[in-house]
Amino acid sequence: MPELPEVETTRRGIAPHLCGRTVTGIVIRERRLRWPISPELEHALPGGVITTVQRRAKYLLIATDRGTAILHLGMSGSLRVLQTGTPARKHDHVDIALAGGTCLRLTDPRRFGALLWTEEPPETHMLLRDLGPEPLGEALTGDYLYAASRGRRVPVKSFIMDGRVVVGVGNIYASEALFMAGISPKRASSRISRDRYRVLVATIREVLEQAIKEGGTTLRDYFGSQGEAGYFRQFLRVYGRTAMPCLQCGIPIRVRRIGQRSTFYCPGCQR
DNA sequence: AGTGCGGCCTGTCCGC
DNA sequence: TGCGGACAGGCCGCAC
Repeated sequence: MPELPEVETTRRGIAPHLCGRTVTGIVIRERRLRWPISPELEHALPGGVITTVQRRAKYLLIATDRGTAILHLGMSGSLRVLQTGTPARKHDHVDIALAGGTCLRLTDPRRFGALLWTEEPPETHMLLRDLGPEPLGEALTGDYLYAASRGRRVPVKSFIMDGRVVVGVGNIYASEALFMAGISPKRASSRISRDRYRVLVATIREVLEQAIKEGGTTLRDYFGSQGEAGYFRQFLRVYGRTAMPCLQCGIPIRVRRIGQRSTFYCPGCQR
């Protein structure tokens, strides 16, 4: 479920409830996420004081005075801040109890998410080490994408969804940004001009920023840290609009699979 | 080295 | 109403 805007919305929702708090305990009901939750995390976290809640790509980094929890929501994960003792339901895998009577609860039906522990700087962790620039940071420019795409034959949609190229552009927002830029998702990465990559960077930023402003996209079961829905769905231009008229030209929106993922585009507006 | 695919899981929806 | 199959917002790890 969560793409970058959903993860950022979650981060902003939980950070004020976590920062400065002492972890008083942890309850693990299901250890088998994408990787098993380590006993180290279980032992190290209680007693720690949370200092910051940051995001790198779609990973949430919950830093304490003794190490960092690296959390990924996968396809179906979500976090809620609740009163301690709120009854757990199916798929409520982890509770991190905090001083003051609240807890952070991780729910993840498909268990594609992850909760890892590191005592090294998190950016050196295997999962984070080779990640590309943040889409909303200064390092992502049209010139950078142009340079990175030389010799790449993959479709541009797969290219911008490759975390080593740029992070945080998931399946929904890749379709949206390419539509806004007028670029066909099938086009080979190496066959796009510098100028068009500059436009693409602008539309990637625009769509992600707007989605964050609207609290993310709720398709099925995404809800924020207080249980609220995201409102970006109503702004989607092509995603999920198969056979509906293009908002710009009226031609029916098409769907096809690119790199195993459903891809929505307008055959008239995107070249 | 770059590319494409299988796999991890559960839930939902659609057609029969 | 039940059942099988396809599909779902991510991403690692492997084979070619």
